[in-house]
Amino acid sequence: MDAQIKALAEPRRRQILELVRDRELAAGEIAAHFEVTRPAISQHLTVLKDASLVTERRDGARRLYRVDPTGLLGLKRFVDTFWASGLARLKTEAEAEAAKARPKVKGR
Amino acid sequence: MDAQIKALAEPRRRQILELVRDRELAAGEIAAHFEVTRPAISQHLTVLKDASLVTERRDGARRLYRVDPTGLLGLKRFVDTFWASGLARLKTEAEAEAAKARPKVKGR
DNA sequence: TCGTGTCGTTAGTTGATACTTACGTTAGCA
DNA sequence: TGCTAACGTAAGTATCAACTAACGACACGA
Repeated sequence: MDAQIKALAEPRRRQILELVRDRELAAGEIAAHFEVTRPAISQHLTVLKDASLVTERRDGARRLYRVDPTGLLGLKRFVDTFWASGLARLKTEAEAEAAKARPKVKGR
Repeated sequence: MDAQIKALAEPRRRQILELVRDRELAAGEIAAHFEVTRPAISQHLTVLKDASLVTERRDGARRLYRVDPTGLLGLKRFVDTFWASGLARLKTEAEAEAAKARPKVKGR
C-alpha cells in the first residue's frame, strides 16, 4: 500500500487520475491539460502504473491510460478500518455523555 | 485533503496512527515504540495534529494523543469515488464480455 | 527508406522533508 | 525556590523526488 499512497500524495497525480477516471486518454492528451512538460507527465504515469492505479494500453504509437481500481483496494481497507474505529469511538463517547446526563437510568 | 494524504504518505506516521487507534497514548510512550529520537516523533505528531488525524489532550506535563476520524472524511470520499467508478467500469466490461460470448441473445 | 509524430528514458538541478543535536517551556514535587 | 520529568521548538544536515533539457525508441505514411 506504500506505493499507492505515495503516488496519491502528489496533487498532480490525483488530477491525472481525475482525467482518466471515466475515459481513456493518450499520454499527450493528458499532458495537454497541464503546464508542465510532457516528460514530467510521463514520469507521473509511470508511477501511477507501477502502483496499479492506471492501466496502459498501446494503440499504434500512442499509449492510452485509464484508471485501474486494483491498486485502490489496500488503501480503501486502510481508510475504512480507521473510519470504522473512529465511528465506534464517537458512538462510545456519545453514550458516555448520555449516561452522564442521566446517571440513574439504566436502559433507554 | 492534501494535508491528510501527505501525512499518511509517511510510513512512520501510519504506524503512529495504528498505535493510537483504539487507546490514548502519551508522546513519550509513542516514541518508545520506535528507534528514532523523541523530537522526531514529536514532529510527526504535529503533522498528524495539523491534518486533524489525531487529537491532543493535556494531562499535567504529559500530552495524550488519539486518532481523530475528522481528517479522514475527505480522503474516504476520494477513495470511495474512485472505487465506485472502478467497480462500475469492471461491471461494464464484464457485461460487454458476456455479450460478446453470445451475440445473438438480447436479454439474460 | 526517410521523415514525422508519439512517447519513454537519462542526467542534472532544485525544493521539500525526515532526522539529529541543542535548547526552551511547563508541570509537579522536595 | 530549586530540581526533575515530559514535551515542544529551532537550526542544521542529508536524502528523496519533481522538474527540465537532451536523447533514444517505436509506429506509420510518402
